[in-house]
Amino acid sequence: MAVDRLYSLLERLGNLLRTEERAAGLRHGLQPVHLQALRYLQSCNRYSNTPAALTEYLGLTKGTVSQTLLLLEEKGLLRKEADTEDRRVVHLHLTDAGRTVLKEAIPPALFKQALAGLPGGGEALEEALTGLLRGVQAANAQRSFGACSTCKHFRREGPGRFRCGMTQEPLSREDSVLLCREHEAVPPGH
Amino acid sequence: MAVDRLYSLLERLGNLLRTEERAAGLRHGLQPVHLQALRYLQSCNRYSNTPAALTEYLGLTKGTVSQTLLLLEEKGLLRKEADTEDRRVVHLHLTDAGRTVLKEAIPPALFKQALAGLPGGGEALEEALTGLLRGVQAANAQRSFGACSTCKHFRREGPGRFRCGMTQEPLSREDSVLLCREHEAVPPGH
DNA sequence: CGCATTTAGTATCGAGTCGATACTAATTCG
DNA sequence: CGAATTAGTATCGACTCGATACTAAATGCG
Repeated sequence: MAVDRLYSLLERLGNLLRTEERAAGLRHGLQPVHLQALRYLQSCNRYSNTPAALTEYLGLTKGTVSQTLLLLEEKGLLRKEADTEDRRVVHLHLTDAGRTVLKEAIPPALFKQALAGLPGGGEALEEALTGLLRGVQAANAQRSFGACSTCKHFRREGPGRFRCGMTQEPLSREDSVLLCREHEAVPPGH
Repeated sequence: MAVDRLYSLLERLGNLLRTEERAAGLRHGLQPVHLQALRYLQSCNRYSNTPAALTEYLGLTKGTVSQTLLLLEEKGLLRKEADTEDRRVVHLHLTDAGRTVLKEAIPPALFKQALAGLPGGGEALEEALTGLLRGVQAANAQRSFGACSTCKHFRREGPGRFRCGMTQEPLSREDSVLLCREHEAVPPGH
């Protein structure tokens, strides 16, 4: 049955990818999940750099993520900052050391190589996976973490000038490509 | 960059899948890797039901897999059998209890649901993922674990009668769909 | 043949993940 | 104002995983 084959494929690719990542993080003393957390923090926007958002992104429990963050903070790869509005909330920022580690440890060389042999540079694959992820998230009542500019709250106000229709805050061109926790896809037919 | 997005997608899907699997195995006291091992043993052929083959399939070290197998044996989900030819080799067989657990714990309900919403039933996705896996394996000097009937050593001898050109053993129709450790893809253009 | 090498597998150890449970503090809701 | 919710932390135990070291069987090479 096709579903079972697909399941196996994704599972195996996930395993191999994690094994790769384990090796990549080894000389920094980092586990796969640590690199994943750092990468998320690198690519999320200022509404989404919190433990809660990361928890949902990774699909783990908040206790588990709290531990992970503790370790990354001890290693000096990230820094915590209290929110000024809501004093329960903590914002996570990569330190220079964190960014350096990411640059060194992330390039999935083996993976890039495999991708190069794919027809069309993997465009079709990306599209299909995006759809699948969306489906899994919908079935799981999870957030999508899409890029800001693809959100239904995204407003264009001029060349390089944007605004979030939800928070009313202005957004730069750089902001617009970051992942947002509050992201909601534009409904089909727009 | 497209490679980075693809990497993230696969990583996230892998995470969510593992979280699902963790929940599924919970009431049997099984971890994701245990279910993966059982599933492999269910779908591999008689040349490939060994610790070494499983080790390569999962991409772990042989020590780690040895431990996993010990646990599964203690739980009565599989049974070890010495090879009669090569006395170093052990063959792994699912017990009835093992098969029962698989039937109960595997159905990735959430996943099937997500897949149903995919255009074309995921045919395109399966093809693309297969290609990617092949690429990763090639880059890693790993075996492919394809179905027997798609191997270059597979010989048709009549309706429902086949033979492995490597071991010269006859193969049944059931054999021909199982995963083989010695699998080698038919070179393109055949 | 006979000794080195390779291969299959196991044993043991320590670092670390992860979920579960229980907790605090701040916010929101009625 | 008080109850419920939300963000986050602390602690614990079961378990994974790689590293290292080991045994036993098979193979290869002089």
